[in-house]
Amino acid sequence: MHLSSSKKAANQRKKASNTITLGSKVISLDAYLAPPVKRERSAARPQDGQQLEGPRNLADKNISKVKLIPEQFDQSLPAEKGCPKGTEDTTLLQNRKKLPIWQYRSEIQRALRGSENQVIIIVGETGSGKSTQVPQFLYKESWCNRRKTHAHGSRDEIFVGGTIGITQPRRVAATTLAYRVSHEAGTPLGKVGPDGRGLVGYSVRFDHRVPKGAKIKFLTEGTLLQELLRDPYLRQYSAIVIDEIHERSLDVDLLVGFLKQIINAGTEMRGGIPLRVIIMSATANVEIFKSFFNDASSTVSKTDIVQVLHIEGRQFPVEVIHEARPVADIQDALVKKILKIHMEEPLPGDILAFLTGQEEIEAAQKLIDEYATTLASNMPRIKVLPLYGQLSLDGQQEAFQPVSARFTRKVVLATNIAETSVTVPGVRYVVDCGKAKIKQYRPRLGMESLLAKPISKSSAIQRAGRAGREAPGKCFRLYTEAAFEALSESDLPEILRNDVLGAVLTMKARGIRDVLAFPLIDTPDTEAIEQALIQLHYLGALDDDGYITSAGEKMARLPVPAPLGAVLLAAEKPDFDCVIEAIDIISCITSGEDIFLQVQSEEGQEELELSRKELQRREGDLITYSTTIQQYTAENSDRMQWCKRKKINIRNIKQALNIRRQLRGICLKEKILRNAPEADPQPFTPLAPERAETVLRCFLRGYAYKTAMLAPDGSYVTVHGKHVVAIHPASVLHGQKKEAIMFLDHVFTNKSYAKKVSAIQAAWIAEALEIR
DNA sequence: GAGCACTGC
Repeated sequence: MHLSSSKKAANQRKKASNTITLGSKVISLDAYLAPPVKRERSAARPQDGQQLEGPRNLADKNISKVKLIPEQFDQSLPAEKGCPKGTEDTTLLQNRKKLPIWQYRSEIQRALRGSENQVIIIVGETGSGKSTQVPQFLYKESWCNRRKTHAHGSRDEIFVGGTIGITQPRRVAATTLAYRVSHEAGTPLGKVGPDGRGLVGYSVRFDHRVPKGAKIKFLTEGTLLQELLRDPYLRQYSAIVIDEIHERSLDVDLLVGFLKQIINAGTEMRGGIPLRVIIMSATANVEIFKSFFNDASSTVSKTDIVQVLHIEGRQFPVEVIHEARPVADIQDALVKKILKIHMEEPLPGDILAFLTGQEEIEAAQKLIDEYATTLASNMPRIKVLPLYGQLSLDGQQEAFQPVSARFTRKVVLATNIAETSVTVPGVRYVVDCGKAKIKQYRPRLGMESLLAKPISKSSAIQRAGRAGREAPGKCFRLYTEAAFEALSESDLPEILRNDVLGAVLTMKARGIRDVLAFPLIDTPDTEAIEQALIQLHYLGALDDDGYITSAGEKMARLPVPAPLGAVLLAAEKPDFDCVIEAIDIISCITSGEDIFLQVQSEEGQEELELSRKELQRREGDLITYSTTIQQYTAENSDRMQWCKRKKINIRNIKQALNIRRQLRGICLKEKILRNAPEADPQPFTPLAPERAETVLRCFLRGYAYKTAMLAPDGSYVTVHGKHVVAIHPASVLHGQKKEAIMFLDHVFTNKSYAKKVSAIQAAWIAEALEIR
């Protein structure tokens, strides 16, 4: 255990390419990835045909979203396999004790008992077991009891504490961890203990299982942010554990800001009971978090309120090999490197290559496949599998399965999805092109760009680590050691890459008057915040003095982006009266990438156009969404078949129905919707053209600034900024000339594209802009 | 004529 003071951990910088700072030590990446303690790997190794292994995988949320749905997860708990009844608990405990974090149990408990150290930072590498164990170490501590007390200046009794909240960036992590921890702690989810109370719960969108008396509650970051609206001092919690903070999601950045404010405010509003904060990171670069929270101490006490604990992980060593000189053609170098590894490295050992996008993956796959046919018969075969987000579930699944053919090496060509979101088993060789596509918002242009950029050092290390999960491995970087050195330490956090419109509304709705003074680890440009304030004012969320309006409060309670919230609020007005239609469309828009699957081949394209024809509307994408969800819900024979025929993403349209149900519920509660809509299935009746017009005019109340007019030369020029914008090929209006268009997304890739496009009239824009 | 990855009481 290493308890470092701020000074010691600070100022340590990486010295050589493969070194990393761990507390006061600077060690090489090889050592960093090497097993630090004697491990009993053999005991925890998966047996033949068993994919999941022991505690390491279970503690790790970087897991296949396909493989780890909770039920499967539970069934595959190794401790329960071939294990006589009654010894389950002991085996679970034995496995827990093997985790690196176990030996630091009492130290963690001690660190949190004192009242001075209110913030603990735990650096635990992948496989340290921090996510599953830390809450279990703490929930029996006396400070974790629920207490009856009085809020400051009030005689009313309040209850404070009793629960440890653990946030996760992803739903699947929150739910699977809850299942795992509830098992380990002896009160499986859905069962109650001897005292008739539950122990572990989780709360994510559309899915809440928090038993009465739950001491441990896993939630997504967004869910906790929503809870802050009702419970600004987080009184139900004794402690908040922020897990995976190194991912720096926008929500987590806002969360730590609110946590810092709660700490700064003292304990009066919590009846004298402090809120303990545990920050957990998988990367050692935690100085920013430390100084962020230590700043808070200046107003509370003079002592350091932050302790840092380092816990080693469980990784096999990975040898990192750089290029001697820069490569001219990355794509070519990548293919050659994969083939070289295949020729020179022994089996077993699959190859995972990181590329920037689908296009590059497909091109590389073609080249490798071509080459594979020329392999000598005594050479192992190659099976190339693509892996990217938009790939069908079946396609993704294939990349996770071991190849069935004998004497064959699997080569997975993946986007960044394989860096954190999923784990490909069997990988011992990683090829890293050094780039990734990154989305960045440009406040001045009001548009996003999606371009391939160099990755960060921490990303490169993460990619390399993918080779050392099951055995010692190798990582081939297609760039020089000097180029690695020149990379930035970590990726730009989301709050500096995204539109902060939603973040500003979140702050305003939770009582922050001066958003520029809100404590943030990284503060966006003043200009970006000002743009957001102006836009929120236009949307009616803020009044002329910058205070939140009741409409703004409603918008913050709606789980949709602010402009779409404004659309919903406009939809209830008598001149539009189209809340049901707006909800249908918004559900489709917010249900994921797109409900429409894209098809590669040209012949598939023609077939697709025919089958989708009855869904498409000349008014554009929004009314097409409306038609699609209505036809889908009207379909009561075989929805699955219907989706297959129309090439509709089943997962996303199901998600759209979930969102639709949720939005209808919230709109009823908020009185945006007066009467509950008729239950499905309803017969399909096409939206009349005049109704479609009303719906589009209503959407303009949120998107008047995202419009363009047709110029004499046939191009579209945006009303704001006068930029040329092209209708994206995925839009039903692609290639068409309309007087004016409204678009919900504006992304620069190869050029400036308008997405989710509708045909409108120029006069409507003026109408929408005159409103305020 | 084109799609990094997540996510929301």
